[in-house]
Amino acid sequence: MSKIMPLSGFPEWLPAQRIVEQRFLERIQRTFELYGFASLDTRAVEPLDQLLRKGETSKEVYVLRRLQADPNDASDASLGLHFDLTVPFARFVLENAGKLHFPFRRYQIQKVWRGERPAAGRYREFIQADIDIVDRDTLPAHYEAELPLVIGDALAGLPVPKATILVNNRKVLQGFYTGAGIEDAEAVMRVLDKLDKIGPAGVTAELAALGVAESQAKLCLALAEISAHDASFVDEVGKLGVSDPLLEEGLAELAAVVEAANEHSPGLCRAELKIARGLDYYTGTVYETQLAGLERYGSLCSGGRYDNLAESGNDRFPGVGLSIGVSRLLGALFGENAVTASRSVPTVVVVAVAAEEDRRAADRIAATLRSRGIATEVSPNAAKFGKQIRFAERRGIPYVWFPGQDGAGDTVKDIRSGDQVEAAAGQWNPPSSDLHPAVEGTFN
RNA sequence: GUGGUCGUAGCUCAGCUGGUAGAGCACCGGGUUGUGGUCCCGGGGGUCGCGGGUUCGAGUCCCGUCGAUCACCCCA
Repeated sequence: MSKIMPLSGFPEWLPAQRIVEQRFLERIQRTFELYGFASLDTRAVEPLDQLLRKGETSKEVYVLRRLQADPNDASDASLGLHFDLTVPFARFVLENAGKLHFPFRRYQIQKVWRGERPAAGRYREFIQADIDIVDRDTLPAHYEAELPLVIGDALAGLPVPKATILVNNRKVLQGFYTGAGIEDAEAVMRVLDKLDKIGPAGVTAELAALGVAESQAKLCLALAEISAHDASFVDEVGKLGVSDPLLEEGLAELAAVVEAANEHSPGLCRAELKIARGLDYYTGTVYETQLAGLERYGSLCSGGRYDNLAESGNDRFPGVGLSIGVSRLLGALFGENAVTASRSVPTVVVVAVAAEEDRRAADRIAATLRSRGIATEVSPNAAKFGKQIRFAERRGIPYVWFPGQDGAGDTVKDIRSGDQVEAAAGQWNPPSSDLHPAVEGTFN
């Protein structure tokens, strides 16, 4: 038996934090459903070859194996825990294509696992809240503009700082590099993505190390520095004098995303031509999200368009998805002390017990309150009333109910204000703001 | 996975060049025959992350390990 220790990368929250998490999940789910996304919950494991088939490096995947498995029997050595929700979804779509209606929009809020080295905001087990839209054969580009709006609404409904979704398009990058005569687009993207960290000089140096000519490096840097809240970036790219059909296509798609966002939520999206992030199955629009003041925790919501993830034989299901890193978001907020719950339990009322022989009467009062939707618990003991009040206070429970003695009526005390009024369990109602713990952001 | 920093009570930390653990807050009890948050008095709690080594003696030095954190890598 080893000592009880936290496990690196496997976060667990305290009761008050869990209340915040639950509230976030409810709100996010409600927003997703407002946009008509259907809920899906897929199994935790996928065949390893499914998980790895799009070039995901194997070291990130946790493998599932029976303890008693015969080392020579490889039958279930080929299962791995999913590292995101998009790959399992793609598999699900292929498996159930005949029973689904397309375009199909679904949300999925589940844990995922990655065998990476943990750090601030980076876990091995964490919750993602994912939305995706897939269609058969072709997927209209307008969905790439819609998804960030859903996420924008979801985040706006949470007590979090203002979100900015940074958008780029793989076609823009790929086309631009091709037009500029660059071979290894992948490597160049990775370098340019680090522009904020290592600066223009650092980027130039790293590009030179990759064997990119100085004139090409200049072009790449110029492209990466372009950033705009509207479609003006199209002209700016044009001034660089690189032409390529894929580039033009990407610019048009990106402009559409930014303009749609501007109409719905001005300032939500920003074209940022340096970002290249996301898993390597993205083929079009890519998204990354920053929350004001929480930039150091990395992207809190990412995604993109994938044309080739779900395909089998002649069937092809291009899709686009975005995923909120709920655990990372919570970890960042908790780390900054930027969000709190008003209490650590759902309880609204504690019914005081004057003496143990009065407990059954207290239980009846509690039952009446509960039947009316008011979360209630009965005091654990018949200690002095001061102690019972303190029991409630410690947990942030707002009300203590005092059963009337010797035929007198019951009273209920708001222990925050000290106000105590006569009340009947069959009629009393707390203000609706007290019915559930309040979750509030405390950032500026 | 590579490298750096850190790890003392529930929390924030002190502990000088090695000599047998401390403060504040929190918690518990009493003052208050029972309605809290102020005040006063008292109390419990640490194998100094864990394991090994050096030493007469280690929280303090060395190695390993686990955990936290930063940079790289990658990403939610």
